[in-house]
Amino acid sequence: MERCYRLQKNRAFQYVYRKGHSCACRNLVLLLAPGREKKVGFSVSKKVGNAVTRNKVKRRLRECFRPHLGDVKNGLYVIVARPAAAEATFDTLRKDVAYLLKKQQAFLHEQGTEGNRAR
RNA sequence: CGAGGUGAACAGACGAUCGCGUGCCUGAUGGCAUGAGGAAAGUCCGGGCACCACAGGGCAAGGGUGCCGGCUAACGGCCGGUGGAGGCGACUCCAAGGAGAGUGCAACAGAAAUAAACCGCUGCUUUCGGGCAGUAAGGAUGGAAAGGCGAGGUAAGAGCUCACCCGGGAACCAGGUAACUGAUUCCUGCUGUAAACCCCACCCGGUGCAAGAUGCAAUGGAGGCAAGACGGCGGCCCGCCGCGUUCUCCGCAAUCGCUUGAGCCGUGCGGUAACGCACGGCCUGGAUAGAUGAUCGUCCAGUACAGAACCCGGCUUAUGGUCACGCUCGCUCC
RNA sequence: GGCUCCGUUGUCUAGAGGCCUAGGACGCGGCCCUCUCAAGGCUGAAACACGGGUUCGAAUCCCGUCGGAGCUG
Repeated sequence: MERCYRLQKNRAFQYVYRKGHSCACRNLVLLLAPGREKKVGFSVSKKVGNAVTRNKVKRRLRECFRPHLGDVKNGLYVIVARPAAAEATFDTLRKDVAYLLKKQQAFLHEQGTEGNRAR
């Protein structure tokens, strides 16, 4: 995922936490705030595990979100990993991300199935 | 075969597809190269580097280290020895100066804790209850009770005397660079604790890359100070300097710092070793919400602990299986 | 990333080498009182973060782990 799609500043994260609308499942929390640009941030706290585990969860989440990057509408997305995400497999996380995005009605077209889109 | 001891290297490999950071090339799509660790960790030490302070000096405080020699940029690290402790052994561990400079403390128990008379023993005396004197051989306590044992000696005893043993100190001799070891003579019998204060020897300015530098915007805002005050000086003193063109504090983002370094590999030489020297070769992360993931295939089918954030040298802690030993002990067989 | 500090019953704490078999308050359990509850009285359980070392003796002193706070852009 390229740099221009990433949510970077701490102030931007605070904005999403304050203004954003959230929904959650067992492993993840997704916050969405309206914005002109399309940016995604990932937040993995120390409760999830040590540095290796946190990095691994973050990379998997980034890989899970990547196929949906062209499908979703503009806005500021923040995905928070809950402690159970450390134990989850990649397949589980991918399904969770798709479920949460659908729940937030973030998709431009009503397709919801991953993998049949071009970048 | 079992139980140990010491040491060493490795940290899954290769090949596809998509994706990420950096560098180079390209007009561009893109292409090529490269991309976490032995502990990157804890932040326990030592440095480099940067800024601040510093004419210079003295005193004091605080902190650290502590057998000897060597290595190192330096170290509280490493190597080799000495001494002590543990183990049948291979071997391992040790903050290991000074208690004869001084002060403090040693609860409880015990008569008594650095100083001695509770019981006992002996002598004298007695109003027969005891009192006085001598005595550390015996008694129970305690971590520790005034060296141990034997003989002489005595009223009873006692290093009071003697022989042997144990410990300490001094002198001298031999070996060793030294710590120290061994021998002789003389003196002596002194509790422990310095990870209690302390003494001795040596070392230490402070802050830390969020250090700091550059450029852009702004040329700002707030406050102190008209004096024997304020600042440098963040402990004190001497001394020196500055002082109205003065002093202190306060902004956002970017770039640099940012990776070639006490570097790594190989060979040879010196040294018991740590290590050093010479020659040849190599370039090997630099992110800034923070780069290594996903799906497969093959192979010992099984990957533990774990993620750089300025950089090095150590220590400590976490952890997987493997190998070597002309290392040890035990059992069995030939 | 850097720096500083702290770990004692369920909670807040006292302690500063031996008085500690660790004290106090709130809380908890049991009994008494009451028609019942509260209050009150009696009583009980419950802790030195962990591992080594110094010392005759460690919650205390030293070292190392683990955990938790705070400051700093």
